[in-house]
Amino acid sequence: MKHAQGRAMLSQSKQIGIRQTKGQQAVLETLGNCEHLLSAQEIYVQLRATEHPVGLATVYRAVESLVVEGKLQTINLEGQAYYQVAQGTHSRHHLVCLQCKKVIPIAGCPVGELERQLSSRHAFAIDYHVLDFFGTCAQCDQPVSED
Amino acid sequence: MKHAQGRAMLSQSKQIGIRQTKGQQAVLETLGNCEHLLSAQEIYVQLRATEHPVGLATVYRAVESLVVEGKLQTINLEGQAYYQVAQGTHSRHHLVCLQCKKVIPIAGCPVGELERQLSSRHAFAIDYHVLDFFGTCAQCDQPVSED
DNA sequence: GTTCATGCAAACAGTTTGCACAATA
DNA sequence: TATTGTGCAAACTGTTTGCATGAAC
Repeated sequence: MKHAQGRAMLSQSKQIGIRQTKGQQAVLETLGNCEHLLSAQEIYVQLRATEHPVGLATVYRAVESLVVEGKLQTINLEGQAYYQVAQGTHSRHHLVCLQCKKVIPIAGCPVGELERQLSSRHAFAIDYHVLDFFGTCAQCDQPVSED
Repeated sequence: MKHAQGRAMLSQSKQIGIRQTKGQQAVLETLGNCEHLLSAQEIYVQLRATEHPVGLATVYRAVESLVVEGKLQTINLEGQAYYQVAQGTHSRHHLVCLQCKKVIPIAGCPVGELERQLSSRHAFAIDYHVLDFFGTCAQCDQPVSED
């Protein structure tokens, strides 16, 4: 696989010929209407059911551009990429329900100070960090009565 | 892909017929001699050069078992799984050099308290969390004189 | 008319699996 | 000998890419 989810660089050059791509719009809409993570394939399936269906390849291309532009965030879950609309500035942290894939963003960054410490202690130039909590949300944890 | 890196369950049943698998030994040795992350394929390549080469499938199987047994840890880097020997109890956090893939374990867990807070605030049963810092280590950051 | 997004299908790459064989208890 | 690990190759699956086509400037 030649994924490079998260690489920047095109951002500027892409601005030149922007054409309000319908693919990106559709993807953003789909993810906007959804409070949990979606993989590219899931986005594709959802879009197929709408009035403006797009191909899988288009979904992948749209998603890539959107991530580069900072409008989407990627979360890698067990080897597969999931996407969600980026929440503001840095909010890179989440509570992720492993069952329904719902994502609850965590406000702020609780490890900024730690990052600084680590950076200087280990002479390590930290580009970014990943902090996500995985488990089961309240809804999914609900004891099912039909047993 | 049907990866399920990290799932437990086989652990017990596997104990039954254990036979000191040469594959697992080899993989553990390779990772032990290496201070950075290795993907399954990289482990495979390294092992091919030794006196006890093993097949790719075996590497995957060994790695899976070892993760289940808690002897290895998985780190997902841009869609690919990388492995390292597990450092003791919980040390699930790392500084990862994106260039040489070296991993510096971070002592302790700086987000335990946060996890408790989040768990109760959001009524979320947190199973585990991922906290890793990515960047460039001191060595790789060294200005190269030959320019 | 030129440019760029799209769709399709083929190509890729990482991973898993089935099966025959080998090795260990 | 029975059991389980191993190797090989084929199958799978998520992702990328090339190319022809269509839409937007």
